[in-house]
Amino acid sequence: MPEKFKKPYDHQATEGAIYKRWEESGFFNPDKLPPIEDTDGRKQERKEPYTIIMPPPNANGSLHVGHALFVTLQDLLIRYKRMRGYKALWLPGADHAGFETQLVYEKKLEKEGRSRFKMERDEFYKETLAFTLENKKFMEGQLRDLGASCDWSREKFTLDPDIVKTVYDTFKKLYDDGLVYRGARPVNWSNKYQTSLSDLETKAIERKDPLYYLKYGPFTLATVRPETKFGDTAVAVNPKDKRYAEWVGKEIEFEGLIGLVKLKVVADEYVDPEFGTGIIKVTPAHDPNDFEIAQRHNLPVVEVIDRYGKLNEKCGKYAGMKIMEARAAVVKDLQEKGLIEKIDESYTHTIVVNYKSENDILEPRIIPQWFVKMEPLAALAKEAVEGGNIRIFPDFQKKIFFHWLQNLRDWNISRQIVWGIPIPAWFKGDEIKIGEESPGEGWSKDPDTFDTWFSSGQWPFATLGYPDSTDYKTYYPTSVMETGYDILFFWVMRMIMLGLYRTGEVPFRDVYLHGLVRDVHKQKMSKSKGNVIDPLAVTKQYGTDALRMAFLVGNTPGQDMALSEDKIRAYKLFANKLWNIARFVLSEVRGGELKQELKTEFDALAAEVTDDIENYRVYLAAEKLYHYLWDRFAAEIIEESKGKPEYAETLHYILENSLKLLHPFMPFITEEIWQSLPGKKGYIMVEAWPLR
RNA sequence: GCACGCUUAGCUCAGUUGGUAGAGCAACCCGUUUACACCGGGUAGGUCGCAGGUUCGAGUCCUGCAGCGUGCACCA
Repeated sequence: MPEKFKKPYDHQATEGAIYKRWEESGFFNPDKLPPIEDTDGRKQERKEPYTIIMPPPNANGSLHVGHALFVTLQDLLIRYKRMRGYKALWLPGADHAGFETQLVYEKKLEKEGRSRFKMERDEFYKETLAFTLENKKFMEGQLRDLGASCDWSREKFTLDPDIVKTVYDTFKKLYDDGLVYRGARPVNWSNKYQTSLSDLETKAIERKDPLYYLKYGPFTLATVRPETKFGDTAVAVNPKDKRYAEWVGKEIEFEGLIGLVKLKVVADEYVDPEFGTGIIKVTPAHDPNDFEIAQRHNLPVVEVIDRYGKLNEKCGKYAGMKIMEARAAVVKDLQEKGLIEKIDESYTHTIVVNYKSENDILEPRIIPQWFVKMEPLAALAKEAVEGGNIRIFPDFQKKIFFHWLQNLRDWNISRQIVWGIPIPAWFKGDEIKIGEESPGEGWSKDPDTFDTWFSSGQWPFATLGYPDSTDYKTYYPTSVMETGYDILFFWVMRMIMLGLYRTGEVPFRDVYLHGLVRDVHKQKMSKSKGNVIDPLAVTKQYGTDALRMAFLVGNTPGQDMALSEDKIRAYKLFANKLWNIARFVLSEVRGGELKQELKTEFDALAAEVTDDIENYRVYLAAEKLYHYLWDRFAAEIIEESKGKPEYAETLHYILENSLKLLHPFMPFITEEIWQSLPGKKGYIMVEAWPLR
């Protein structure tokens, strides 16, 4: 028995070295996996491929517990399938994460007293790239610390030239098919970051704002945004509202703050006669609903707030004022003229803010952007899930998936930011051409970049080298997409849509959605609350295997989980228990016959564990192994065997096969023990699963 | 407003197809005659949110309600 078993298990001395040897073995690469042996010891060709494309972490910081959780789940599946004889490919990557990284980097600049608005585009891009690449390298080391058995030789970055080329091809095809169009439609505009955002990148929050009842000639109407009145192009009432029926189609005329106002009265179903006075002002340029009313009634769109959130030259003396400043001034002047009937101070409504920054109130603006037509793509996705070509775990997430499909609006994919993949489009007057190269004299390049999710939405087929590569032909469609439910719409949905559109096949057969990792009281982890668990620090203190078990046991799919240091510590103890089991069994000289009833019992466990993993019930499998090893094997079988040499063969059988079952869960300690067993030279990582 | 999820021991959660409740941590008591004190043995603790229903039998299925959480949503 090796000396090291005389001391408690030392994960720090073990993990780094083991990972290094795994990596050097080449077995992370499915092309280099050894043949498998069947039950009679004959060499067999590996089974079909089993593929997981890793959700590429945003290369703008360190890995957090969420990353560590997905690494654990995906690595478990990959190691399990590898042992079962599949050509297991786990393809790693990193995401440039456009807007989010730019946000992180801008904050860094801010701290240094700098601003991207005072920098050249190129300079800002280069700095962000350097920052991103540095983080990327750092995160790759962290993935190794977590035991990720991914194929580094196939690693991809979202800005790799071949990925960008695929994204361009998709854009061109969508454009040619009429599924991408340039249009002036309402978008969510961030004054702070000077870019538009997609509807998913917004959050609606409740806020209390005064509701002003303004006199508009013969009418009184309610609004929270009196400062937009210079952009009014009509007033609207409900067509069924008898109070105003006689006015419909006529024009009202009154003295406003900056001259005579003439507004048409239109009738539109949108107006709720029960709310306020049943009349609304229609300001198409600064309210998405009003824009739609304008479309229906052919009303002009008059922009009065500029890209910086300031009133423009159409606003007379209010020009140059910021929104809130202008609101105060307008209200004051209206009050002086007696044009405010009343103010409801207790009015609560929702406003739309940047999902990454609640202080950043987004303004609806009508500006030309690139949009993806969602309906035809959504139909593809719906069909794939309804027809069972894509399965979703847990099942209830399917309902959320379908519910979302009911509220579709076209997807704005252009961002006015520097950090991203440039949109390959050229403009000359009203003409548009798609391509990387200038079509010639007089054409100007679109300065915008793609929404990050437009490129990551193509990740499965782009990383595999669609359409001609051997990898694509071998590993696509992939087996399972494992990720958090929080990016079901952002990412999973878009991968399904774009994957089906581009390749005609589903990008993955199964979707496994895990929950969010929260603290012990189910609170969101955040730096300000001070409850953040750093997975890499935990790994150092308790060992990666302990962290992995803490992530797995009792973690139901689609449900948020509570993670505590106590829980992690519990599985460090389990690792040590396993270590001592091995110590005891190794001290027993082999002998005696394999006890059939104990073998039968163990084989039943192996069958259950296998079935649980196959059906994504890894939380049950982990718990069963834990209890079998501790409460049954250690507490009963080993105790019973003491002083009875004829048990030795059985103990060895159970230990060896338990190590195999446990390997995908706790890869490091199982490998370490395995290689200490007498006569074992290879890696448990590529041993055959006990059940075939 | 619509949808989804959760509600089980002090805390955080399991409980896969319905068969008289489990884990980790915490608490209490005992034990160092070795595989392991990074341990072992034991104790205590739950009308499984509420109200109905189906069933021989329900934490598990159905209906309604309540509380909490999340997603979606154009009421000025």
